[in-house]
Amino acid sequence: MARVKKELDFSLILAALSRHVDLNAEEQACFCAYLSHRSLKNKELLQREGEVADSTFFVTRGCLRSYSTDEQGLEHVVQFAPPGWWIAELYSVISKRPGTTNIDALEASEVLVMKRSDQEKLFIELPKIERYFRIITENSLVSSRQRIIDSMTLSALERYQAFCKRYPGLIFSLPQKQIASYIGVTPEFFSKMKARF
Amino acid sequence: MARVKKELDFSLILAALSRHVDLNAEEQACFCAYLSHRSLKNKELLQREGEVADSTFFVTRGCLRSYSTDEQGLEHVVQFAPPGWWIAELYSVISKRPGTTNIDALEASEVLVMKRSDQEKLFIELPKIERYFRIITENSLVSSRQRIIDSMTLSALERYQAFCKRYPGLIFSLPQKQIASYIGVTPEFFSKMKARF
DNA sequence: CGCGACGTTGATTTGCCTCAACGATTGTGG
DNA sequence: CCACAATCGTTGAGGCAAATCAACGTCGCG
Repeated sequence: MARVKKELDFSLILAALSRHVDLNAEEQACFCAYLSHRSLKNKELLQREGEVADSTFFVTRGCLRSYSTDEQGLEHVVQFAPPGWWIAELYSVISKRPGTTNIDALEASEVLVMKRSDQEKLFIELPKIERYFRIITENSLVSSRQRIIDSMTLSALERYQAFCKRYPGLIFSLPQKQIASYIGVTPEFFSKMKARF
Repeated sequence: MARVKKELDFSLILAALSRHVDLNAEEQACFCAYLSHRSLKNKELLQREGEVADSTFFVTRGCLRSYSTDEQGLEHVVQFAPPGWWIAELYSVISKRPGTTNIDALEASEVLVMKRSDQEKLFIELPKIERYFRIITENSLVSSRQRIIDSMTLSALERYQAFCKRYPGLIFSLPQKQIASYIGVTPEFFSKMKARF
């Protein structure tokens, strides 16, 4: 069977862009020209701790996560990225130094890849793209700060409830272990907590 | 004694800008024209939970903090802002909804005030300003994510050491209570922890 | 001076972790 | 298609880091 290069599906990413900036057809084409595509198998690693990251990823299918590993080998989930979400090792992308977190696929997934060097060209060529990223970065910062507050003020059960609100739909498709890791408890405690309702 | 309008001192904020973007004298003047000034007494509240915030603040003297209050009335510090730092109730500024955190002064302080509506005008007039805020927002997001990781992987003592690295200089000028609140422990435990070295 | 905020110390409690054992489910190679 | 391993979720016993509550000394300040 001949290998046929598929048309990339930009509909999801263009819809995401249009929520914050208006691009005409030409600008959309310009933006998409910088994207490439990558398929990931379940558990496939997209970014390994210690390596320099040069790309940001937009998930179109499946689900990714970023996580850090502590000195005991335990994993701690920083972010989940279902379709329509961006994910990156931003520290490494910005600083061009080795990253401290990993990104992998929790199931078979597909992503669009934007290299930082291309992103920076786009920032100059199309200021609306810089605006788009400025806005979604602001929104991410708000979420991230809220999670810090939650970790200081909420019990494990309340953090679980907050998780259910932030990622509705993920609750049933993710292993409990991953959810436990995100809210910052052990799988054992998470299980007992659920049993107590 | 006659009240004399002081010349505002923009040197600190222009230095901060120049670390990320190059502005000529005219652009600098354009940027500064949108800034106003405000002096704060010790403990003065700049942003109250429940009110809609419309401005972002750049600290030129003193020290501010943002914090949230839980249902038991305990305060949890989200951020400290010594001179040279920006601080805002970003959630409220972006969404134009009532904020969930407070901002106040930990000592007599001075800030430059940038209204969101003016900031948005600047984003259009001077794309370099949008670039500047895009960059510092990215950096804030990286710091914020690192703090989440720290809260999940580090002990209280290690978080204190991380704090000392992030805010060197603040260690000696802040009440212990504030530091304890930032790293997420009670003042009592913080005191015992230090005693154990 | 006297009050209130701060820091310290001790006794006790608690939320969550660790370790271990054991079914249930998944997936994979023969 | 089955056998077996690996991963996942559950449950229990015991332990520890940090919270809570309370008492007390100190300092800065109105």
